Amino acid sequence: MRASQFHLSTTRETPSDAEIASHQLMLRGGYIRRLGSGLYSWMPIGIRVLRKIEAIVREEMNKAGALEVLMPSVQPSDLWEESGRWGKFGPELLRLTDRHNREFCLGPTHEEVITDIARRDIKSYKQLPLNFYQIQTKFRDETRPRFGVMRSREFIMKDAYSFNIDEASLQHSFDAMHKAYCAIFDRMGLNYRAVEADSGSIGGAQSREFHVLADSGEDAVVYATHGDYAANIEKAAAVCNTTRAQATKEMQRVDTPGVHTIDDLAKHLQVDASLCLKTLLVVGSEEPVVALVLRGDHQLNEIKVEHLPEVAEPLTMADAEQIKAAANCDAGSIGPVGLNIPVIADADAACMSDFICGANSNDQHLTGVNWERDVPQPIVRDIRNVVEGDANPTGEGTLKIVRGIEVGHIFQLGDKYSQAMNATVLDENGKPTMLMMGCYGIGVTRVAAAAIEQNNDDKGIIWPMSIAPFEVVICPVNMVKSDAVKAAAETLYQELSDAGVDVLFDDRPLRPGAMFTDMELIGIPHRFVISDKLLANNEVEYRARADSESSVIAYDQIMSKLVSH
RNA sequence: CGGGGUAUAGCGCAGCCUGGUAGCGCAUCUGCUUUGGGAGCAGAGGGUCGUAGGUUCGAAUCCUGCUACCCCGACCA
Repeated sequence: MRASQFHLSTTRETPSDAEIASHQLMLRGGYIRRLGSGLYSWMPIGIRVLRKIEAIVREEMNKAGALEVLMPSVQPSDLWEESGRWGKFGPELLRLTDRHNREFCLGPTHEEVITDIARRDIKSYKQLPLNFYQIQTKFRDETRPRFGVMRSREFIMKDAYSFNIDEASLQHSFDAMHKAYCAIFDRMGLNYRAVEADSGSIGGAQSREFHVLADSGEDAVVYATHGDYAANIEKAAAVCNTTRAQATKEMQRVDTPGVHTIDDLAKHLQVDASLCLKTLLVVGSEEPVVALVLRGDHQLNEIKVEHLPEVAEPLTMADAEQIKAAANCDAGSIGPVGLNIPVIADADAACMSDFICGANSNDQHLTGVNWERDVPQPIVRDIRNVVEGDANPTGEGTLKIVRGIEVGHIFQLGDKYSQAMNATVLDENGKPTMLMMGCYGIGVTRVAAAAIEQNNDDKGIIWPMSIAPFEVVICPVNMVKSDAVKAAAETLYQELSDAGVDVLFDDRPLRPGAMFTDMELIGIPHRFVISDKLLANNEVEYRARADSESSVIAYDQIMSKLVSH
């Protein structure tokens, strides 16, 4: 491609509404343009990146035996009524009405449509297993779109759905997708982790998220220093390897006027927050309220709590009235001693001795409290977020926490949708049996942003080769003045094009500085500079975008230079 | 949905407090010079000041409503 025939539209200034690197650089590099909140147009250079990402995804999906389909983005409401999600989904589902007053939605996902296809088309176990995928535009009316295409409302997603006769076959399809996803993200040159994840309200046996590691990531990803344990913090198991120490102090009541938080308490008594006990009251499933108990320096994991049978779903904190009724005090002074409701404690909280907690009396706390002696042994459950340094739940080592951008999610749906929508096939005995399903997504547009988050510097983007809009750029110096430079650049352009290299020839009449700055901003991985001075020795200058130094190489070394990278 | 903020040329901003014919930098266009790290000079074009109403002789500026967008939080199969 000749730059003069292309549309490059770069800006020096950073748009004021862009916060993170990928958003700023995509705008400055002319990759995307904003149309409305969470709505972006992809410009010519941007779509080249998307197409490369899609091509890799297609190849690996096809290789894994998945079959491409394309489903409508507008979906009739009756399918969603069938699955029960028309009522459940909430305002994130953008609903529309057509001229006949029939209701539709813009598809945020396609389980309903694909299940409808499957129940019409798949009759026999002999047709299984099957895996259908599509690359489609989705719409989710996010409460707060942000970070450009990272969390936009309209986005492109690859979604695949496997259909299996039983769980063993489903596990097979799941494993194949896991492998395919690793191949995809490997080929994109991304630093990522596959982690255990909560499967959300959708349920299912297994769930893995693929996270690109980047400081700006919205998720916290946990991994073990030894072994291969890795999980989303929503899911990561908190274990306690210590045992409870002997009680050494007597329980005492102390006045703590105006103390309502663990921070206040720790400061007031001049102790570490880890010696305090935090008690939270939430609405129970059978009891009106239940108490959740954590070490003062730990944080409640709402997702884990919501899964507890004792706790009402969705998770609801007790209101002031309920707290008064259960603990006879206000929030900020609650403690387990004397509470007449179920007490669920985190393992670490249950290991504490001589601890400090609320006295269930305003402006008073108890010190030197001990389980069993002063308060009955609580129910022990995992209800907290792990913290850095926690023990690895699967063995040796400790846990580390990094930020991640979720770019893929695979999980086993089981028969949730086939059950709801009556999708059955005949098994070997001629008996109808529910289809087992798996669901596998990759955020195509988000991958582009994630790749930039992970690969950029103060000059701009540094694309991994496999998803760069162009692989190589030719920068001729002062081509308008030099026929020799022009001829050499044209020849090199021709040779690289003929060799199948995705090359951009910057034939714009720009000064070298402006040209280099542009190309560094848009992030082309390889650059060859041609000038009269170099040509005299039959040389060109080469520089990889990721390198800080350039080198002068012989003209006939160009191809081998590209191959070696 | 709660809290905060912004809206003036394609982008970044000033002007508003204290009302009086809309300005700067970058970008764009023309010409000349320049050409290895965002060139210089000369000239030019481009704005219903988000929108509707009000106050006033006069509103970008003061007042009210509305809308859009951004940030923090809640939310996110």
